Amino acid sequence: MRINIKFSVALHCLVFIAEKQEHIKITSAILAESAGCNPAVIRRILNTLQSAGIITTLRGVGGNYLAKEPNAISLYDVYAAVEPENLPHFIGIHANPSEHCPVGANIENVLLSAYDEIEKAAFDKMKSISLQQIIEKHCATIEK
Amino acid sequence: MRINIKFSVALHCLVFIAEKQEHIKITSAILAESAGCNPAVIRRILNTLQSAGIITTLRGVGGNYLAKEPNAISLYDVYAAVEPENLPHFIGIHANPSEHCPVGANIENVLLSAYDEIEKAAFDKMKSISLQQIIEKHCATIEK
DNA sequence: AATAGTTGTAACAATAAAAGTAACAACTAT
DNA sequence: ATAGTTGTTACTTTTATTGTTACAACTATT
Repeated sequence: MRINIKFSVALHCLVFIAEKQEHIKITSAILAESAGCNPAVIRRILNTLQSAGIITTLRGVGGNYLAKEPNAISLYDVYAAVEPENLPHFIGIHANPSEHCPVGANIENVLLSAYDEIEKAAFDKMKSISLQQIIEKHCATIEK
Repeated sequence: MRINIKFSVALHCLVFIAEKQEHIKITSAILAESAGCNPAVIRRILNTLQSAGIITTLRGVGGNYLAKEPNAISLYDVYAAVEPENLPHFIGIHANPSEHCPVGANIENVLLSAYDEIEKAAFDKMKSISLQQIIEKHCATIEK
Protein backbone atom coordinates (compact mmCIF):
# COMPACT_ATOMS: atom_id res chain seq x y z
CA MET A 1 0.00 0.00 0.00
CA ARG A 2 2.57 2.41 0.15
CA ILE A 3 5.60 3.46 -1.78
CA ASN A 4 8.63 2.27 0.18
CA ILE A 5 10.68 4.49 2.38
CA LYS A 6 13.65 3.84 0.08
CA PHE A 7 12.45 6.81 -1.93
CA SER A 8 12.44 9.03 1.14
CA VAL A 9 15.79 7.76 2.37
CA ALA A 10 17.30 8.40 -1.05
CA LEU A 11 16.04 11.98 -1.03
CA HIS A 12 17.32 12.42 2.51
CA CYS A 13 20.78 11.32 1.41
CA LEU A 14 20.74 13.54 -1.67
CA VAL A 15 19.80 16.62 0.35
CA PHE A 16 22.55 15.79 2.82
CA ILE A 17 25.11 15.34 0.05
CA ALA A 18 24.02 18.45 -1.81
CA GLU A 19 24.33 20.62 1.28
CA LYS A 20 27.62 19.20 2.46
CA GLN A 21 30.29 21.43 3.91
CA GLU A 22 33.60 21.68 2.11
CA HIS A 23 36.20 19.10 3.04
CA ILE A 24 33.70 16.78 4.64
CA LYS A 25 33.56 13.31 3.26
CA ILE A 26 30.06 11.86 3.40
CA THR A 27 30.18 8.17 4.11
CA SER A 28 27.40 5.64 4.39
CA ALA A 29 27.94 5.63 8.16
CA ILE A 30 27.25 9.37 8.40
CA LEU A 31 24.16 9.10 6.24
CA ALA A 32 22.95 6.10 8.22
CA GLU A 33 23.23 8.11 11.41
CA SER A 34 21.34 11.03 9.91
CA ALA A 35 18.59 8.92 8.36
CA GLY A 36 18.29 6.58 11.32
CA CYS A 37 18.96 3.37 9.50
CA ASN A 38 21.65 0.84 8.78
CA PRO A 39 24.80 1.69 6.78
CA ALA A 40 24.34 -1.37 4.58
CA VAL A 41 20.82 -0.22 3.75
CA ILE A 42 22.20 3.18 2.84
CA ARG A 43 24.86 1.62 0.64
CA ARG A 44 22.27 -0.44 -1.18
CA ILE A 45 20.25 2.67 -1.92
CA LEU A 46 23.33 4.67 -2.91
CA ASN A 47 24.29 1.89 -5.29
CA THR A 48 21.06 2.32 -7.20
CA LEU A 49 21.57 6.08 -7.34
CA GLN A 50 25.05 5.48 -8.71
CA SER A 51 23.80 3.11 -11.40
CA ALA A 52 21.29 5.75 -12.40
CA GLY A 53 24.07 8.33 -12.77
CA ILE A 54 22.73 10.53 -10.00
CA ILE A 55 25.70 10.32 -7.66
CA THR A 56 29.34 9.32 -7.76
CA THR A 57 30.78 7.21 -4.98
CA LEU A 58 34.50 6.96 -4.41
CA ARG A 59 35.23 3.37 -3.76
CA GLY A 60 38.04 2.56 -1.35
CA VAL A 61 38.56 6.13 -0.24
CA GLY A 62 34.90 6.71 0.41
CA GLY A 63 32.56 9.65 -0.05
CA ASN A 64 29.48 10.43 -2.10
CA TYR A 65 29.00 13.32 -4.50
CA LEU A 66 26.26 14.49 -6.79
CA ALA A 67 26.96 13.57 -10.39
CA LYS A 68 24.60 16.27 -11.69
CA GLU A 69 23.38 19.67 -10.70
CA PRO A 70 20.43 19.52 -8.28
CA ASN A 71 18.16 21.17 -10.81
CA ALA A 72 18.95 18.38 -13.27
CA ILE A 73 17.76 15.68 -10.87
CA SER A 74 13.99 15.16 -10.70
CA LEU A 75 12.10 13.22 -8.06
CA TYR A 76 11.11 10.86 -10.82
CA ASP A 77 14.77 10.13 -11.57
CA VAL A 78 15.22 9.18 -7.93
CA TYR A 79 12.05 7.11 -7.81
CA ALA A 80 12.98 5.26 -10.99
CA ALA A 81 16.42 4.53 -9.54
CA VAL A 82 15.25 3.09 -6.23
CA GLU A 83 11.98 1.45 -7.29
CA PRO A 84 12.59 -0.02 -10.73
CA GLU A 85 10.29 -2.95 -9.95
CA ASN A 86 7.40 -0.57 -9.25
CA LEU A 87 7.87 1.24 -12.52
CA PRO A 88 5.52 1.88 -14.22
CA HIS A 89 3.00 0.38 -11.76
CA PHE A 90 2.66 1.03 -8.07
CA ILE A 91 -1.01 0.13 -7.72
CA GLY A 92 -1.41 -3.57 -7.01
CA ILE A 93 -3.82 -5.89 -8.83
CA HIS A 94 -5.11 -9.15 -7.36
CA ALA A 95 -3.36 -12.11 -8.90
CA ASN A 96 -5.93 -14.86 -9.39
CA PRO A 97 -9.21 -13.67 -10.84
CA SER A 98 -11.33 -16.39 -12.39
CA GLU A 99 -10.66 -16.97 -16.07
CA HIS A 100 -14.16 -18.40 -16.40
CA CYS A 101 -15.89 -15.14 -15.60
CA PRO A 102 -16.29 -12.16 -17.96
CA VAL A 103 -15.19 -9.81 -15.22
CA GLY A 104 -12.32 -11.96 -13.94
CA ALA A 105 -10.96 -12.62 -17.40
CA ASN A 106 -10.76 -8.96 -18.37
CA ILE A 107 -10.37 -6.97 -15.20
CA GLU A 108 -6.60 -6.77 -15.30
CA ASN A 109 -6.47 -5.00 -18.64
CA VAL A 110 -9.31 -2.71 -17.72
CA LEU A 111 -7.70 -1.70 -14.45
CA LEU A 112 -4.28 -1.30 -16.03
CA SER A 113 -5.57 1.25 -18.49
CA ALA A 114 -7.09 3.30 -15.68
CA TYR A 115 -4.06 2.89 -13.44
CA ASP A 116 -1.77 4.01 -16.26
CA GLU A 117 -3.49 7.37 -16.20
CA ILE A 118 -3.30 7.70 -12.43
CA GLU A 119 0.32 6.66 -12.26
CA LYS A 120 1.24 8.92 -15.14
CA ALA A 121 -0.27 11.85 -13.29
CA ALA A 122 1.89 11.06 -10.25
CA PHE A 123 5.01 10.47 -12.31
CA ASP A 124 4.51 13.66 -14.31
CA LYS A 125 4.36 15.59 -11.06
CA MET A 126 7.51 13.83 -9.85
CA LYS A 127 9.22 14.85 -13.07
CA SER A 128 8.28 18.46 -12.45
CA ILE A 129 9.93 18.64 -9.02
CA SER A 130 13.71 18.85 -8.86
CA LEU A 131 16.13 18.14 -6.05
CA GLN A 132 16.94 21.83 -6.22
CA GLN A 133 13.38 22.65 -5.17
CA ILE A 134 13.60 20.20 -2.30
CA ILE A 135 16.82 21.81 -1.13
CA GLU A 136 15.32 25.29 -1.32
CA LYS A 137 12.34 24.13 0.67
CA HIS A 138 14.72 22.59 3.20
CA CYS A 139 16.68 25.82 3.61
CA ALA A 140 13.46 27.76 4.03
CA THR A 141 12.30 25.31 6.69
CA ILE A 142 15.55 25.57 8.63
CA GLU A 143 15.45 29.35 8.70
CA LYS A 144 12.06 29.39 10.32
CA MET B 1 5.39 0.33 -1.51
CA ARG B 2 2.36 -0.42 -3.46
CA ILE B 3 -1.26 0.45 -3.13
CA ASN B 4 -2.92 -2.69 -1.83
CA ILE B 5 -4.93 -4.97 -4.00
CA LYS B 6 -7.97 -4.04 -1.91
CA PHE B 7 -8.49 -1.17 -4.30
CA SER B 8 -8.45 -3.51 -7.30
CA VAL B 9 -10.65 -6.10 -5.62
CA ALA B 10 -13.16 -3.40 -4.73
CA LEU B 11 -13.31 -2.22 -8.34
CA HIS B 12 -13.65 -5.81 -9.50
CA CYS B 13 -16.65 -6.30 -7.22
CA LEU B 14 -18.24 -3.03 -8.28
CA VAL B 15 -17.96 -3.89 -11.96
CA PHE B 16 -19.44 -7.29 -11.25
CA ILE B 17 -22.31 -5.81 -9.27
CA ALA B 18 -22.99 -3.08 -11.82
CA GLU B 19 -23.19 -5.58 -14.68
CA LYS B 20 -25.27 -8.14 -12.85
CA GLN B 21 -28.07 -9.97 -14.62
CA GLU B 22 -31.60 -9.48 -13.36
CA HIS B 23 -32.75 -11.82 -10.60
CA ILE B 24 -29.25 -12.86 -9.69
CA LYS B 25 -28.24 -12.22 -6.11
CA ILE B 26 -24.57 -11.38 -5.80
CA THR B 27 -23.12 -12.81 -2.61
CA SER B 28 -19.67 -12.58 -1.17
CA ALA B 29 -19.12 -16.21 -2.21
CA ILE B 30 -19.79 -15.41 -5.87
CA LEU B 31 -17.53 -12.37 -5.78
CA ALA B 32 -14.82 -14.36 -4.01
CA GLU B 33 -14.92 -16.96 -6.76
CA SER B 34 -14.71 -14.29 -9.45
CA ALA B 35 -11.92 -12.32 -7.81
CA GLY B 36 -9.98 -15.37 -6.68
CA CYS B 37 -9.91 -14.61 -3.01
CA ASN B 38 -11.59 -15.48 0.26
CA PRO B 39 -15.26 -14.62 0.97
CA ALA B 40 -14.38 -13.07 4.31
CA VAL B 41 -11.87 -10.82 2.59
CA ILE B 42 -14.57 -9.79 0.13
CA ARG B 43 -16.99 -9.06 2.95
CA ARG B 44 -14.42 -6.90 4.70
CA ILE B 45 -13.95 -4.85 1.56
CA LEU B 46 -17.69 -4.65 0.87
CA ASN B 47 -18.20 -3.40 4.42
CA THR B 48 -16.00 -0.41 3.75
CA LEU B 49 -17.85 0.30 0.51
CA GLN B 50 -21.12 0.16 2.44
CA SER B 51 -19.88 2.58 5.07
CA ALA B 52 -18.87 4.93 2.30
CA GLY B 53 -22.36 4.80 0.83
CA ILE B 54 -21.19 3.20 -2.40
CA ILE B 55 -23.14 -0.04 -2.13
CA THR B 56 -26.04 -1.48 -0.20
CA THR B 57 -25.81 -4.96 1.25
CA LEU B 58 -28.88 -6.89 2.31
CA ARG B 59 -28.05 -8.49 5.59
CA GLY B 60 -29.60 -11.83 6.33
CA VAL B 61 -31.07 -12.32 2.88
CA GLY B 62 -27.83 -11.46 1.15
CA GLY B 63 -26.95 -9.60 -2.03
CA ASN B 64 -25.04 -6.47 -2.94
CA TYR B 65 -26.30 -3.51 -4.95
CA LEU B 66 -24.90 -0.18 -6.05
CA ALA B 67 -26.19 2.65 -3.91
CA LYS B 68 -25.39 5.25 -6.58
CA GLU B 69 -25.26 5.47 -10.33
CA PRO B 70 -21.91 4.32 -11.75
CA ASN B 71 -21.18 7.77 -13.07
CA ALA B 72 -21.55 9.15 -9.55
CA ILE B 73 -18.85 6.86 -8.16
CA SER B 74 -15.26 7.95 -8.77
CA LEU B 75 -12.15 5.85 -8.34
CA TYR B 76 -11.18 8.24 -5.58
CA ASP B 77 -14.39 7.45 -3.71
CA VAL B 78 -13.46 3.79 -3.85
CA TYR B 79 -9.85 4.39 -2.86
CA ALA B 80 -10.88 6.56 0.06
CA ALA B 81 -13.30 3.86 1.20
CA VAL B 82 -10.84 0.97 1.17
CA GLU B 83 -7.62 2.79 2.10
CA PRO B 84 -8.57 5.39 4.70
CA GLU B 85 -5.25 4.89 6.48
CA ASN B 86 -3.34 5.80 3.32
CA LEU B 87 -5.31 8.98 2.83
CA PRO B 88 -3.86 11.45 2.15
CA HIS B 89 -0.41 9.82 2.09
CA PHE B 90 0.68 6.73 0.22
CA ILE B 91 4.38 7.52 -0.03
CA GLY B 92 6.27 6.25 3.00
CA ILE B 93 8.76 8.27 5.04
CA HIS B 94 11.48 6.72 7.18
CA ALA B 95 10.57 6.89 10.84
CA ASN B 96 13.74 7.68 12.79
CA PRO B 97 15.83 10.43 11.25
CA SER B 98 18.29 12.05 13.64
CA GLU B 99 16.89 15.04 15.49
CA HIS B 100 20.44 16.31 15.96
CA CYS B 101 21.03 16.88 12.27
CA PRO B 102 19.66 19.77 10.22
CA VAL B 103 18.58 17.37 7.51
CA GLY B 104 17.15 14.74 9.82
CA ALA B 105 15.24 17.25 11.90
CA ASN B 106 13.47 18.82 8.93
CA ILE B 107 13.27 16.20 6.24
CA GLU B 108 9.80 14.99 7.10
CA ASN B 109 8.12 18.34 6.58
CA VAL B 110 10.09 18.99 3.44
CA LEU B 111 9.18 15.65 1.93
CA LEU B 112 5.56 15.93 2.97
CA SER B 113 5.11 19.16 1.08
CA ALA B 114 6.51 17.58 -2.07
CA TYR B 115 4.55 14.37 -1.59
CA ASP B 116 1.36 16.34 -1.12
CA GLU B 117 1.70 17.61 -4.64
CA ILE B 118 2.43 14.20 -6.09
CA GLU B 119 -0.39 12.53 -4.21
CA LYS B 120 -2.80 15.29 -5.13
CA ALA B 121 -2.02 14.74 -8.79
CA ALA B 122 -2.83 11.05 -8.44
CA PHE B 123 -5.98 11.70 -6.42
CA ASP B 124 -7.22 14.34 -8.83
CA LYS B 125 -6.89 11.84 -11.64
CA MET B 126 -8.76 9.25 -9.56
CA LYS B 127 -11.53 11.76 -9.03
CA SER B 128 -11.81 12.28 -12.78
CA ILE B 129 -12.41 8.60 -13.56
CA SER B 130 -15.83 7.14 -12.79
CA LEU B 131 -16.97 3.57 -12.34
CA GLN B 132 -19.08 4.18 -15.44
CA GLN B 133 -15.91 4.67 -17.47
CA ILE B 134 -14.42 1.48 -16.08
CA ILE B 135 -17.58 -0.41 -17.05
CA GLU B 136 -17.53 1.01 -20.55
CA LYS B 137 -13.91 0.04 -20.92
CA HIS B 138 -14.79 -3.42 -19.69
CA CYS B 139 -17.59 -3.85 -22.21
CA ALA B 140 -15.29 -2.68 -25.00
CA THR B 141 -12.66 -5.19 -23.90
CA ILE B 142 -15.12 -8.07 -23.86
CA GLU B 143 -16.36 -7.34 -27.36
CA LYS B 144 -12.90 -7.59 -28.82
C1' DA C 1 -40.97 -21.07 15.89
C1' DA C 2 -37.63 -23.52 13.15
C1' DT C 3 -34.77 -23.46 9.13
C1' DA C 4 -31.60 -22.15 5.60
C1' DG C 5 -28.74 -18.98 3.73
C1' DT C 6 -26.18 -14.88 4.24
C1' DT C 7 -23.49 -11.12 6.37
C1' DG C 8 -20.59 -9.13 10.28
C1' DT C 9 -16.78 -9.74 12.82
C1' DA C 10 -13.22 -11.53 15.65
C1' DA C 11 -9.19 -14.24 16.33
C1' DC C 12 -5.60 -16.31 14.44
C1' DA C 13 -2.32 -18.23 10.77
C1' DA C 14 0.21 -17.89 6.68
C1' DT C 15 2.63 -15.32 3.41
C1' DA C 16 5.32 -11.95 1.46
C1' DA C 17 7.87 -7.84 1.41
C1' DA C 18 10.75 -4.72 3.56
C1' DA C 19 14.29 -3.54 6.38
C1' DG C 20 17.92 -4.65 9.58
C1' DT C 21 22.20 -7.08 10.60
C1' DA C 22 26.66 -9.12 10.33
C1' DA C 23 30.46 -10.41 7.88
C1' DC C 24 33.95 -10.08 4.75
C1' DA C 25 36.08 -9.45 0.17
C1' DA C 26 37.49 -5.65 -2.86
C1' DC C 27 39.24 -1.34 -3.39
C1' DT C 28 42.24 3.04 -2.77
C1' DA C 29 45.04 6.72 -0.70
C1' DT C 30 48.56 7.16 2.42
C1' DA D 1 51.28 -2.92 4.59
C1' DT D 2 47.64 -0.36 6.73
C1' DA D 3 43.34 1.88 7.63
C1' DG D 4 39.11 3.16 6.19
C1' DT D 5 35.44 2.61 3.02
C1' DT D 6 32.33 0.44 -0.34
C1' DG D 7 30.18 -3.78 -2.60
C1' DT D 8 27.80 -7.65 -1.81
C1' DT D 9 26.04 -11.77 0.16
C1' DA D 10 23.44 -14.44 3.33
C1' DC D 11 20.59 -14.44 6.90
C1' DT D 12 17.28 -12.70 10.44
C1' DT D 13 13.77 -9.81 12.07
C1' DT D 14 9.90 -7.14 11.59
C1' DT D 15 5.76 -5.60 9.71
C1' DA D 16 1.82 -5.47 6.83
C1' DT D 17 -1.19 -7.88 4.11
C1' DT D 18 -3.94 -11.44 3.04
C1' DG D 19 -6.03 -15.83 3.95
C1' DT D 20 -8.64 -18.88 7.01
C1' DT D 21 -11.86 -20.50 10.28
C1' DA D 22 -15.55 -20.03 13.13
C1' DC D 23 -19.61 -18.44 14.83
C1' DA D 24 -23.00 -14.92 16.25
C1' DA D 25 -26.48 -11.88 14.13
C1' DC D 26 -29.78 -11.21 10.85
C1' DT D 27 -33.85 -12.03 7.48
C1' DA D 28 -37.17 -14.32 4.40
C1' DT D 29 -39.51 -18.43 4.05
C1' DT D 30 -41.89 -22.36 5.58
